[in-house]
Amino acid sequence: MADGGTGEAAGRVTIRTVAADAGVSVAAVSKVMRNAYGVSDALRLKVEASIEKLGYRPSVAARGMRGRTFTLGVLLVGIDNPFLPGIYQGIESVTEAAGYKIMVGVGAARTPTEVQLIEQMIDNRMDGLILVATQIAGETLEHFARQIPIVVVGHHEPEAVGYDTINNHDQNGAALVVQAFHARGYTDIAYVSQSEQGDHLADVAPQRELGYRTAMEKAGLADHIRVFRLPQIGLPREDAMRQILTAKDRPRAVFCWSDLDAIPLMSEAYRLGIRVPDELAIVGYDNSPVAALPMMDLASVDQNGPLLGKLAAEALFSRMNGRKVANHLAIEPILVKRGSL
Amino acid sequence: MADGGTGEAAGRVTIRTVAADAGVSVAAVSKVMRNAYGVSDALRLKVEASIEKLGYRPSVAARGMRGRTFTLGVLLVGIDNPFLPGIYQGIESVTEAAGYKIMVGVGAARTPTEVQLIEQMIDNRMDGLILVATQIAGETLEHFARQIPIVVVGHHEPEAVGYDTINNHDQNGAALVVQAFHARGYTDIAYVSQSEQGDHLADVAPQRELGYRTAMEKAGLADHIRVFRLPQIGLPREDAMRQILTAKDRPRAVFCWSDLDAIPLMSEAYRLGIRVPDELAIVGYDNSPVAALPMMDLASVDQNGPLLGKLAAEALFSRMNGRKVANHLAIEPILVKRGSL
DNA sequence: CCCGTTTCGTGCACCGTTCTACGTAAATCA
DNA sequence: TGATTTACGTAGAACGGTGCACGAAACGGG
Repeated sequence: MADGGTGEAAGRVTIRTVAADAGVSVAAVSKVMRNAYGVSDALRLKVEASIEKLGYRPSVAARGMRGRTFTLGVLLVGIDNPFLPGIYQGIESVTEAAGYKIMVGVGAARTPTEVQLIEQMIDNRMDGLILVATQIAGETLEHFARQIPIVVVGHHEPEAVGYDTINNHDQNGAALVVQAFHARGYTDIAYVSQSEQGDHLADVAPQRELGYRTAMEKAGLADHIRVFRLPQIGLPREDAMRQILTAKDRPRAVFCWSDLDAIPLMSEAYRLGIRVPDELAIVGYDNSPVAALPMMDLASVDQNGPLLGKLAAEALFSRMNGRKVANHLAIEPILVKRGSL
Repeated sequence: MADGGTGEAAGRVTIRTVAADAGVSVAAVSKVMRNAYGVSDALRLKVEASIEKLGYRPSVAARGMRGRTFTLGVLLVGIDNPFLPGIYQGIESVTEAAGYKIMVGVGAARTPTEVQLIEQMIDNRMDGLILVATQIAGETLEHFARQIPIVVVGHHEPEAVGYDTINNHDQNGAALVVQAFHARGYTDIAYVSQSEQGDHLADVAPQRELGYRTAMEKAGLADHIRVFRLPQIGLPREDAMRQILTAKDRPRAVFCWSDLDAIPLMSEAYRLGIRVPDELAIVGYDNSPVAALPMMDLASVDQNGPLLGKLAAEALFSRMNGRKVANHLAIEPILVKRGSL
């Protein structure tokens, strides 16, 4: 039946199989696949029939050696970060409509791993890259950006020339929190950040810290500025948290750089019998689903992940289409007020 | 630094660039890369020096056209499922040590998407595939398994001949829950599952249901067997939950097929002022981090994701090394008892 | 009716690897 | 020393596509 013709043995159906079956040249099949110029309806029909019949799928690997792969790489910091799903979904909504596929790399928040994954994606001939919350230095990014179109999400590099950045305005997000605290009459407002280990100012935590400091000053609370730093996620952190919570001069309100820290902190407070918000007000960042649970009821800044993802994908496409000048977008986050505030 | 050397103008440094730089043949460089037989120390040193100097990295795409890519594909159901991180980490621990890279596909729990992703991975010439909690039918899997080594996690297909399956023993996990409930004196124990929409018996939810039913019968509670089905995740489900919780014959204890449902259900109970566990005992599955939060304190079955991942990766490697006979493993889950029980 | 344009289809040279087959020089054996 | 073996290195044909350059046919205007 199908592949009877040439009596070839087993194996994969390649472009040649299709060409033989349809009685046309290999180039013709290629043209149809890419719907390139110069294909008559008759030819197209013949070829499409054969493709259908044989179930032909072009090899991405082979295709990538000369043309495009129609595959984009998305590099994620990890897999359990609450703000990733929204962004991913936003990206996907755009790329799917454009007929592009996505391959994901999971970076585990370690720079060398992330670099390897980027190289891996370049070596796999992806057509473009979206890096989400990468920790890689701007200089390194410029280096990679010379090899492949890149858009970065969740990493502030407003001077970058070789790639685009899409962010929520982290400084404004922090300011929202300070203002909301202040409006409720709190003055002793602290910021809880992750360890500075390997931090760049480009990362979101320092940006939020900057926004916090600026807003505190603007509110006339400059002398109440206090910053606590927790050990990296993965290390034991209960001690550090307990220290913050049991100190005599415990702050009246804390703004956590991420729900990733706000939630454990809130849990620790609960365990210690500290009432939220009567004794301690807490606000996080990323508006993760857990924060929205009624038992948590944690106020949090929402950065609209789906929109970020959508904008990132669109920026990537426009860059892939030849735009050379860098785009740097910042969208406005909103504060989702809940009982912890 | 690295790529300064020759100050070459154009593109990428390929195997030819290296060969020219080292003054040897292309084949020689290839041999060094694959550390194949028949390379003198002198040659190897020369070539390695050039590789280092030029910062050469072989193209995975090109390599894939003839040899191996040293890349594995991992297909995940989604990105926000609490039991994925553990599994992924387990996989990674094995593959990283073996020098293999991972590319992830995110399936969104829709069969056509998943099929496309698998094809995509085959087309990208991955060396093997691990499918986590796929919904694809066994028959289709056998079809793909003829093209590429496959290991499936979180999907029961004990009769499969072309691929391996690695699972926790979902039926036993369910039995643990029923026994624990019963030991506390509860008899009116219900099971809450997801919609049967597109379900196979191979999926975990029906397996857990089976385990639940069997254990209920064994405990002499056959006439207390009750199964509720919630709408798919993504659809509005509050109504359905409220219906369960406010019914006159509300069960005394519920076992949820996943924390993904147990947590919202518990939240809804909280909102309705139903005390857990005094009025309603709840146990979930997957022991997600949220369940462990002191405010939630949700008992849950732990299936040891890291171990599952590790076993899956090991099975895949042994299969890639030529094993033909299928392996089907089931590890024993444990019940993590917490306040909700 | 002739000749310049289009339109359509094909041949073929890539892309960056792997890997088989082969040539040659050195080492071993009888 | 001549005949084998062994070790090393290389040419060149894949692999499965893309896309340029080209030729043939169809078209159309003067």
